[in-house]
Amino acid sequence: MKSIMNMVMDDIDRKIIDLLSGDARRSLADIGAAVSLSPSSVNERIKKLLADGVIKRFTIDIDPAKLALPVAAFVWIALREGADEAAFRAFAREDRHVSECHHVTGAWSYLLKVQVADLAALERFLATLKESGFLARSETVIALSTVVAPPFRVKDT
Amino acid sequence: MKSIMNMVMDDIDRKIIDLLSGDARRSLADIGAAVSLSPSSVNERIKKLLADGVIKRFTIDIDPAKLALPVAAFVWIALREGADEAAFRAFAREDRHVSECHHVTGAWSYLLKVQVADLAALERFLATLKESGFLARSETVIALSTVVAPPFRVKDT
DNA sequence: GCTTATAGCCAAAAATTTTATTGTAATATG
DNA sequence: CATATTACAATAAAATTTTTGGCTATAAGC
Repeated sequence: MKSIMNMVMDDIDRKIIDLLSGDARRSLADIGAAVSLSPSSVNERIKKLLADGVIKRFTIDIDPAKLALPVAAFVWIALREGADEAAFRAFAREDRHVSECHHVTGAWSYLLKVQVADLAALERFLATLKESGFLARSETVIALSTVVAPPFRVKDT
Repeated sequence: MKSIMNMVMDDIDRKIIDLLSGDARRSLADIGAAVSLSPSSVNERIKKLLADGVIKRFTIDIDPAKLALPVAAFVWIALREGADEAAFRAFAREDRHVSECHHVTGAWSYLLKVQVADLAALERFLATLKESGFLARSETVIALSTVVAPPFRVKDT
């Protein structure tokens, strides 16, 4: 028996990931033709990539502007002395405006990316954040335009 | 005749988007059951959402760490006086490490997010960036851990 | 007001795709 | 050397997607 699962990825797996990244609805036969494998084998590989967590999920990439969330902003956060960091993280995970939250090096402790309807909504979000009592200080930077956008998807409910 | 296409989205469309965000492989019948529509109608709505650009693509969400890209960093950029901004944007679009690039308000002009294999790769990326001659100054912040991650997918080639 | 066009929906048929089953060959394990 | 295990593939079965045609309600044109 083996203690940990065999998790070696090869070039075919990488190619499959490339293809699915571009269009996750390609058929197994299509992908198979591109990587010289039968549909069954491609299916097995995709299942394995899912089981191993390499592919986290099949999803859609949405245009946030078309979903009435055209404004992206980055918020630097310095947590207040003795703030409940776990609670802050839970807040970030649950608030639907927060599309990213990173614990970072440097002068600030966290960096949030938020996606909102307009500046009024951004202001309300910042007010909520301040009222929540986690912050010592914060600084907000607005994205005027986006040259390279990450995929966007609505948060799970 | 109408000059622009009818592009009104209703609650059913939003619900479909929610469902597909969570799992883009749900069947039309499944989704139909959830929104009280026939599979055909769901299909027609998804087609329309694609045609209207609300759904940009069907894709997969990958774990960058499992793809050997465990390090995320943010790079603030101040462009050099008279730098070719279009060329800089083209660079950001084409470089495979750059997962986000935003033109931003505040003291810096651009914010990049990069996803790399390790600190050595980050250093090489920053060297490339400096050699490219766009920059006046830059500042790099590393993500120690990520609480809320955006979907990640490999860049088109 | 009447006719015509359009949008949204649905059922059913047709086409395609996915999934499950089974078998084989190659590789690794004890 | 015998035995698992892994990767692959062909086939059949099941499920899904796509297409077709038709229906109704609303909007637009005359």
